[in-house]
Amino acid sequence: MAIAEATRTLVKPRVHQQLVKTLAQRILSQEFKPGTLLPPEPELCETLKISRSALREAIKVLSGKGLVTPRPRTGTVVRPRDEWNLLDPELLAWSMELEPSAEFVLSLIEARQVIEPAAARFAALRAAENDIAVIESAYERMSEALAALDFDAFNEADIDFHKALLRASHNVVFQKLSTMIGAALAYSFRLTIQRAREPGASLPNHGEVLERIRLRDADGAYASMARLLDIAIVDLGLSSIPPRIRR
Amino acid sequence: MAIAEATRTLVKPRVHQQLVKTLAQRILSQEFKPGTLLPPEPELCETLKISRSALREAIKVLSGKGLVTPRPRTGTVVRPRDEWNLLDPELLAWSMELEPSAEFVLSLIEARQVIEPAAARFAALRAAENDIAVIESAYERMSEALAALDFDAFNEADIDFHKALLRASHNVVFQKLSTMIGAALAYSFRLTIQRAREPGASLPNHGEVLERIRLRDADGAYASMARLLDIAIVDLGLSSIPPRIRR
DNA sequence: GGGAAGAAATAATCTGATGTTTTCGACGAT
DNA sequence: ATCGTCGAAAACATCAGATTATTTCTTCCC
Repeated sequence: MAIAEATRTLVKPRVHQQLVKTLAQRILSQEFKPGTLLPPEPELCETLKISRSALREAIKVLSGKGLVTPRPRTGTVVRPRDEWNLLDPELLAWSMELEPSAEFVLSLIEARQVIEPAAARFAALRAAENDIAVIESAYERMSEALAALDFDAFNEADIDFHKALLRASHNVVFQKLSTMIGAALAYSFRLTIQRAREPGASLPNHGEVLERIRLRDADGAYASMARLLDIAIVDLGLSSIPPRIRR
Repeated sequence: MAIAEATRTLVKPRVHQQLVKTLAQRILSQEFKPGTLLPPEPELCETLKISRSALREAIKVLSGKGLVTPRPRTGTVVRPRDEWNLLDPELLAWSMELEPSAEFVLSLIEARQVIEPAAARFAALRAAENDIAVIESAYERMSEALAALDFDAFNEADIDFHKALLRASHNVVFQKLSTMIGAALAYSFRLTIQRAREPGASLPNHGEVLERIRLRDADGAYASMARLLDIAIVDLGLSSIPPRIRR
C-alpha cells in the first residue's frame, strides 16, 4: 500500500521543474528561436537567480525532450521545431497553454479522426467486461453532468470516455496517444466556450459508440465514432478536414 | 552555415547520457521493477563510479520521460509501465534494442495499419512537388539497392520512403510518429533476416503507392498502402491483426 | 595555401557542504 | 485506546567552487 500511495502523493513545487517549464515555454513561444543559442550557463544562472546545478538538470531534461542540444565550447542551441518531441505529455500540455498554431490544432483533429474510429473498432473486438464498465461509467457521468448543467464535469467525463475507449482497444500505442487526444479535446472545450456553443450535443453519439462496443459490432463502432468526431468538428465551426496545401 | 552544421556534428560519448541509457534499459528490462525504489544516490554513485551531478542529471531526464519520480525522504520510485513515455524516440529505440514484448510489437504493427494508409491519403491530397520528389528518391534507392542485392541499403531506403510519406502528409502528429514507424520497420527487418525470407518483395507495392500519390488519387493511395502493409505482415509470418483478448 | 600547434570559450564533471521535504516514531493529552 | 503534536532522521534538492574536457578559432610555421 505504502508505495502505490507514495507515488501518487503530490509534492511542493520543485525549483528545477519550474525551470524546465519556464525554459520550455520560452522556446515553444519562439522567444528563443531554433538555431540560436541560449545564454551561457553563468548568465542564465544570474538572470534566473538559481544555481548551476538546477539549471543544468533543467537543460538536460529539455535535451531529453529534443528541444535543445548542449555542446562544449559552442553553447546550448535550440533545435529545429520538427525535432521537438511534441507528443511528450509535458511539452504537449505546455504548448496548449500557450496559443497553439492553427496547423498544430488541425493536425491533432485529423489524427483523432484517424485513430479514434480504429480504436473503437479494436475496443469492440477486444474490450473486457471491465473495460466496458469504465467506458459506461464515464458515459453516465457525462449524462449526469449534463442534467446538472455542470459543463466542466461534462467535459472531464468526456475526456475520460475517450481515454477509457483507447484503453479498451488494448493497443499500447493508442493508449500512449491518449494524452494527445486529451489535449485536443481540452482545446476543443476552450473553443466551445469561447463561441458560446451548446455543449452536450454529442451525448447521444457517445451512447451509440458505447452500445456498438457492447454489441461487439466492430464496423458499427468504427462508423459511430467517426460520426461523433465529424459532428464535434462541425460544432467547432471547422469544416471537416480541408486540404491545406495543394498544388 | 556554422550553426546548422554545428547542430549536426556528433560528439564524443557524454557520461551522463550513457548513464541515462544504462538506467533506462535496466528499468525497461524489469531489472528495476515498477513500484520499487532505485538504490539511494550515494550507493548508485559508488556502484557506477560516477559523481552525484552526473547521476542526478540522468535521473532528471528519466523523470522527464516518465520512468521514475524522485521524492525526498522516500527515494526514487520506478513508475508503472503505462506511465512511461514509450513513444519518446530514445525510449523507443532502447526498448527495441532489448527484446520487445510481443504485445508491444503487435501494437506497433496495428498502429502502422491505421496510420499509414491515412497518411498516404493526406499525402495524395496535399504533397508538394518537392515532397513527392523525396519519396521518389527513396523509391529509386530501394530499387537500386535491390538490384545490387544490398539489403541493408534497401531497408534503409524503405524506412526513408515511409518517413518521406509521413512528412508529405503535412500532418505534424503523423510526422512525429515517424520514429515509431521507423522502429517498427527496423524490427520487421530483424525478423525478416532471422527467418531468411526474401526481402524486396514489397518494391512494386511501394511503386504503386508512389504512383497513386503522384496521381492525387487519395482513395487509391489509401488502398495501396493498406495492401502494402498487409503483405508485409503476412511476410512476417503473422496473420493480419488477430484479436488478442476476447471474452 | 595548407596543415599543425596552441589558446580560449564553454559545457562537463567532480567534490563537499547545506537546505528542505517528507515520513515515522515518540510522547502526551483527551 | 485514539488522536494530535512535536521532533528526529532519511533521502533528495540546492548551492558554491574548482577542475577537466571538448571544440573551435586563431596563429604560426612550413
